[in-house]
Amino acid sequence: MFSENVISSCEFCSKCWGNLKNLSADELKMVNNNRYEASFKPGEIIIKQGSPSSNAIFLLSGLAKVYMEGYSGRNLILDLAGQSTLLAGPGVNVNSRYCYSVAAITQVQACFISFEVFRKIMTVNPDFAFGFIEDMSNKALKMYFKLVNLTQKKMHGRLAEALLYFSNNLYSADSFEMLLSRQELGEMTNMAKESVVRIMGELEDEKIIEATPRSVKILDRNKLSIISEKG
Amino acid sequence: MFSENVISSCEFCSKCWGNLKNLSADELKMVNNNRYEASFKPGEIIIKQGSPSSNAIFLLSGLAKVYMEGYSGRNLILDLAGQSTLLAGPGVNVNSRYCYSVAAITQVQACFISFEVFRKIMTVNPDFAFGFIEDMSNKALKMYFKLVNLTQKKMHGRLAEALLYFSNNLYSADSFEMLLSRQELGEMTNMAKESVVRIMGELEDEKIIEATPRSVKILDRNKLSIISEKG
DNA sequence: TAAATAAGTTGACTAATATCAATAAAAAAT
DNA sequence: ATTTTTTATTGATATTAGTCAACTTATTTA
Repeated sequence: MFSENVISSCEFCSKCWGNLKNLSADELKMVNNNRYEASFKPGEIIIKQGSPSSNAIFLLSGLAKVYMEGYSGRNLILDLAGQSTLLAGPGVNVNSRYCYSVAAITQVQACFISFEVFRKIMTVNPDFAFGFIEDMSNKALKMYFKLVNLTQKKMHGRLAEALLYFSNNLYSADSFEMLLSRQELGEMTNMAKESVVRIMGELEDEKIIEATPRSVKILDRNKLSIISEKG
Repeated sequence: MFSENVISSCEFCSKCWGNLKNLSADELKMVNNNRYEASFKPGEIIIKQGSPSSNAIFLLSGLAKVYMEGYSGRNLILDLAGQSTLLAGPGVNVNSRYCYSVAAITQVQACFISFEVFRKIMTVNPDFAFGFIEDMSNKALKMYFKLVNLTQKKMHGRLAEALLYFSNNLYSADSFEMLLSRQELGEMTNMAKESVVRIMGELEDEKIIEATPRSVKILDRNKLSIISEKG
């Protein structure tokens, strides 16, 4: 069943992408004419790795996981995306294939905008182009550091880092709902789900966190940071 | 001591960056007026991670390693760069800091071009801007796959992949000079130097390669590919 | 609500990989 | 050519992390 659009026009929407502030009224209208919305239930795939990438996708509400499908069915969660995040990946400018998958974690309302439209606007609007370059650069930078983190830190450090990421970047709170399963937490930190369980238990024993399968409370942020940094 | 410029003018130089083909004569002249050359001996640092990034750097000759300095002095070699590779990293568009280091492996002649000039040209020359976006995208894509490779493959797979990378991408030959030490080969594949030695030995025992510390010959490319893919 | 399914937990075991120490070989410096 | 320094190699051992199996607890479905 088709759902109503949640957003009536890009003109009044603040959920999409900061870079749209660089567009003229006409350009914004053009974007608005080339977009459509869709909603996704938890677990549903929004972007499938390897499929043709003709759209830029933004979440208007909800949370999704960005992940790569690796070897023998093993996934690597790269990021959790909410509002204001451009989802498309470098593939759009190389081989027109999405290089990662995106799946809804909560109920998601998403906006699809033809990437061709963005590309057209970039040729005449350098500020918009730079906004895109900056966006790409930020993501690339995060990838560089992720690479070092995942290859050089040990499990405790990686898990501590993930918990701090939730607390600092996603919820801005010491207590938060844990929307990822232990399996997914493992896919995010490159470890087996059993190892996640064990180390969560250790962190609880040491009174650094309080955790249930669906919630986390950080008790000793300081110690957690030290674990995260020492790897 | 200052060295003579090896290249008299960008106009006739094919060693720098494919994307310069999108520049007008005037733009190329501007680039030429804002560049300088320097030469480096093996081991010398060309770019230092964390330092201010005001230049795009290209190698006119020689080979360099691009690497991140991680935790407790441990490095991760991201790439080997020769001619025609833009060296600057995503930092130039985010925080004006290089996010990786680059060091000469062989004798290197390098050309430094103010990134500000590139940025200026991008505002008026969309083809050049797209060339840059494409370059960034290609590199980002490689990083995505590197992330999966390094996290999901086991040592044999990672080392086999590195050897194939040398053979296919760097030398286009079955036999080649190994310019990296065992230590560096480990930094490239995220393993201890001792493990590199051991697995090289195994690959020799199985008649898949022939190796000395300074040379490699691939005997059974097929088997090596299988090892590389099965991880 | 009961049954079925999925997710979380635990312990025992195995595999992968790093570390350390000793030595050998190669390369660089004198 | 000899010494010094760096790099490579090897074996023994320790650490880290994954796998498997059993079981418990949630969650979903009928």
